[in-house]
Amino acid sequence: MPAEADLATFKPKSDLIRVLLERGHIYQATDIEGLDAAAAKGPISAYIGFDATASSLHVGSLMQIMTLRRLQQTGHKPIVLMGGGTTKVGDPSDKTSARPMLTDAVIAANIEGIRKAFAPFLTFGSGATDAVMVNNADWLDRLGYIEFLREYGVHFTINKMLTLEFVRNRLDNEQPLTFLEFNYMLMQSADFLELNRRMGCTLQFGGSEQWGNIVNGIDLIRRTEAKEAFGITTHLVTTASGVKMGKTVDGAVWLNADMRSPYDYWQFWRNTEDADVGRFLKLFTELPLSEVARLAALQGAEINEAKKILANEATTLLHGAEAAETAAAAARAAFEEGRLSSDLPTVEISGTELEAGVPIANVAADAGLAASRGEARRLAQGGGLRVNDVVEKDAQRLLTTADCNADGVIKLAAGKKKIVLIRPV
RNA sequence: GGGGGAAUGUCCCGAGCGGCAAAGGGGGCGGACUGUAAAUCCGCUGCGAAAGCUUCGUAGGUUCGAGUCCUACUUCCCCCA
Repeated sequence: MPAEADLATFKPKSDLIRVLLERGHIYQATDIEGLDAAAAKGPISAYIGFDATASSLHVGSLMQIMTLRRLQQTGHKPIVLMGGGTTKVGDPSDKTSARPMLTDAVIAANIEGIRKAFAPFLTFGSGATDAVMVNNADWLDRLGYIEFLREYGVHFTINKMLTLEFVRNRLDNEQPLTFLEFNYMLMQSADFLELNRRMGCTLQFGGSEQWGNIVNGIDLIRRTEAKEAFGITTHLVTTASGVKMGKTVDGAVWLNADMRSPYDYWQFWRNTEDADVGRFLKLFTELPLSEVARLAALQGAEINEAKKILANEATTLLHGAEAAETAAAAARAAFEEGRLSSDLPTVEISGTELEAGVPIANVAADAGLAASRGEARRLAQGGGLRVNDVVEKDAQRLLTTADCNADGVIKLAAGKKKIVLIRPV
């Protein structure tokens, strides 16, 4: 199991491994030489499993998505495995306590949402290197218990399972680990075996917490099929401050546009910490490495240019060039030229109500600038609320049509970054 | 089966003599400083315009008054069997 140090000196022959190493995807790998040789010889199939615990993927999964994208770009076949079956059990690997179980209907809806998130990144189809999406419920659901035990159970020893990190954690911390959760690793190993049999899948990617699960799958394939399979784990992406990436103000940074607008998505990348710019450019864009190096080397305020490029590139990948340019233009207008752009997030308000006057707090809360009216009030008292760029400390003040500017809208801002246009209709 | 302990502000951790909208952290948000960064410092962090209303696992009870005391229930942990 080569760790980072060994990987740093490894000279890959295949495009796949070269690109993944250069771009900083790989954390650990099993038999990197063997995998590199296989990938150099011809197309291989590789998969990543995704939980169906939410109706969209968020930025935290982007590392995995980009990994599959690069796999496809270097001439191999990506398999997106939806955990329709395993989600009913719940992956305990990086959890300190059990998570709630979801119903079939919720899981099915989540899979649909996630399917959309993948569309911009991979080419799906039936060709040799086209991506496919499969659902492990297809084989796990109808697996009988006795069959499960005979087929898979015989290959796993409790002795070994007890040494896994998450198992030890639960036991050491005296947190319950249910038998159901304990079985998760067998199910995931079964997935790898099943994909190996069905479509010759020989490689599994996963986050660093998946190492144990992946290795178990490789062992299972060796024992039952006498074939070699490989595993690669990717870095857990954290910000330079050590925070797990993808959580911000309003929670997770979702990929689906209806849950997180392209404008917000652009802003998310624009606000990257200085120290992360180079790493993120490598991971989440397709700019040449020489260009990445140049941008990452910018100092002081100049690095803001690199952040804009990062935001443009990342937004283009997900939402397309047009959406990215619109978001960039709106930001440029609002932050650099101090003028308004109709591309800023806009919230409509009843014209007749505005005629009569509406407390600012109500409008701010309804527009999503604050979670409640009380919060909007406190925001105003703290000097964080501005109406048409003028600080407004009295959140009870009535907003009327007189506050509309020449374009007939009211600019409402919470802090420096959250700007909303209020448009009477 | 027996015995002991735990559940607190719908983000997390966590104090809490019967007068508590409830200490303190973390996180988050806002302000200052900057570069829409980080670090640092300051403020805010249940709902409500207010009167007031609703919070401490659930349901009852004692009390002028209960997170705090009593009873039952639920869930979790530990020890014994």
